[in-house]
Amino acid sequence: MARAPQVLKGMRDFLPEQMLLRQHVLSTFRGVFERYGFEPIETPVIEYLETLTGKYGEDEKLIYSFQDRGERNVGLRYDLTVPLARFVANHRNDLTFPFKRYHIAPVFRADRPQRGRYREFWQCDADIVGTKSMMADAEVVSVWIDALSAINMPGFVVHINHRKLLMSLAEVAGVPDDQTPTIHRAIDKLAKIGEDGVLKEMQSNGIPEDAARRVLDLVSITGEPGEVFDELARRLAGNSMAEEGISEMRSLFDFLDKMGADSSHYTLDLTLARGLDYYTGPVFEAMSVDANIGSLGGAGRYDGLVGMFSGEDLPATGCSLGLERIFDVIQEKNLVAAPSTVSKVLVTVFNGDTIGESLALVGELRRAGVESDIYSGEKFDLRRQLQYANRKGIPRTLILGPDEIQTGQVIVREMSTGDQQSVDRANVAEAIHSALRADRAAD
RNA sequence: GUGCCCGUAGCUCAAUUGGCAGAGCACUGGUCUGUGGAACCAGGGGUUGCGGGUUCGAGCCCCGCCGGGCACCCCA
Repeated sequence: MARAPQVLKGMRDFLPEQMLLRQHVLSTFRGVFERYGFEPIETPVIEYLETLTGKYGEDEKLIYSFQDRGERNVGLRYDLTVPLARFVANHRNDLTFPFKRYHIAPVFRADRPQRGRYREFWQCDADIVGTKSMMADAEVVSVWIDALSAINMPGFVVHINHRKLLMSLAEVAGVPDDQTPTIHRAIDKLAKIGEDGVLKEMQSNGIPEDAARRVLDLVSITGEPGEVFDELARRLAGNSMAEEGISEMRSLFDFLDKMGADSSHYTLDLTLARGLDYYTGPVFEAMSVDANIGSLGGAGRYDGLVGMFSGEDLPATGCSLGLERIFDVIQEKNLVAAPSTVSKVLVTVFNGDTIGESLALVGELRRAGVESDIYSGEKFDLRRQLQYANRKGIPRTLILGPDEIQTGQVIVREMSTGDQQSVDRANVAEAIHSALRADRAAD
């Protein structure tokens, strides 16, 4: 017994009941993406290693890599964004720009697993390639809000910052370029470790105290986004990097407002830092205060990434949701109801002599479009078959024994109540259809 | 990748200082030969995650590996 092999660290199996819930969530996301005009693509799970390297900074060490037969150096994709950039570079003559695509697929990271952190997990990405307009970024934030709302995610907020603002902070602090990430890492922890903690962290990494305080003062500005931008513009006047960032952020927030995006679901967060090297403009992170599972998704603008593959720069922006974390929250908090089985009805078998009658009935129902199971076990006691339906959550059973066959009837049993009704054999499909219509109307 | 905690039946957990591996639920069969989700009775199921070591003797102590979790790092 204990000999059964395990699955690899950080990877999981899914039972049918879980898959039905996953598929339900995925089709909800697909619906939201398509409502915004995003269209599906797929790319290979494996890429040439050199396609993946040099894009993620420090995280590069988490790429699964190996040699295939033929000794090519290859890697499992780390996200869906870099494959998209490669995809666009390969197919740019066949695409219509701005190109909007969504991509829902597994990605791999050789990270140390933890709650909400897996080595294989699914991402749900929506991106727009080929425009620098903040309209695209607003679309991305908005589609995110709609997707998370559609699955009843509680208390989620999209935090918004801008890479150019982050860069200008480092300029203001007067630290060398290679110290920039240190500052970003420190301020990103503000909510967690407080001002003193941030100051301490910066100083222990060689940032002078007065520079650290200047940075901290800037990111501590609070108020309505418009007021914060005004204040930042005053304090960072003359810094061209900051001015570009502020101006883009103003139009992003303006567009979100005009789109009617729910402002309780997005917020300006000057401390938000995103680690991936390829971000160049607005950056986003979706978090749920109620979920306690870290971020639900990360996103941002990456204007230089496609150019790394094609030579021809194509600006791009997009978002990514982590399905496993969302799925874990949904299960934990019971946010979404999905059926526990695909079957709408179970046809029972009375005994060896009536198998033919039952098979004929189930075939008829299937041709009529009803998801119908037939009990295929070797023992025919009704008890066993009702138990099977009950455990799987199949809502109705059809019973046809010698008496019913004799009189041309079928018994339709409602499993939730135990109510039974005799229906003329000829009308069974229609009776089931109308019962299903009634079920749907009741929802 | 670093540091720490954990691993006993399908699940949740017991097992004095190292001394014959157990319970509840679940499962199978029966009470019940045309009716599930209840009850009662009986039964099956384990080389204690895997491999080594110490010991007269290891579920318990030591080492390695596999898997789970927490804190870092980082991230979805």
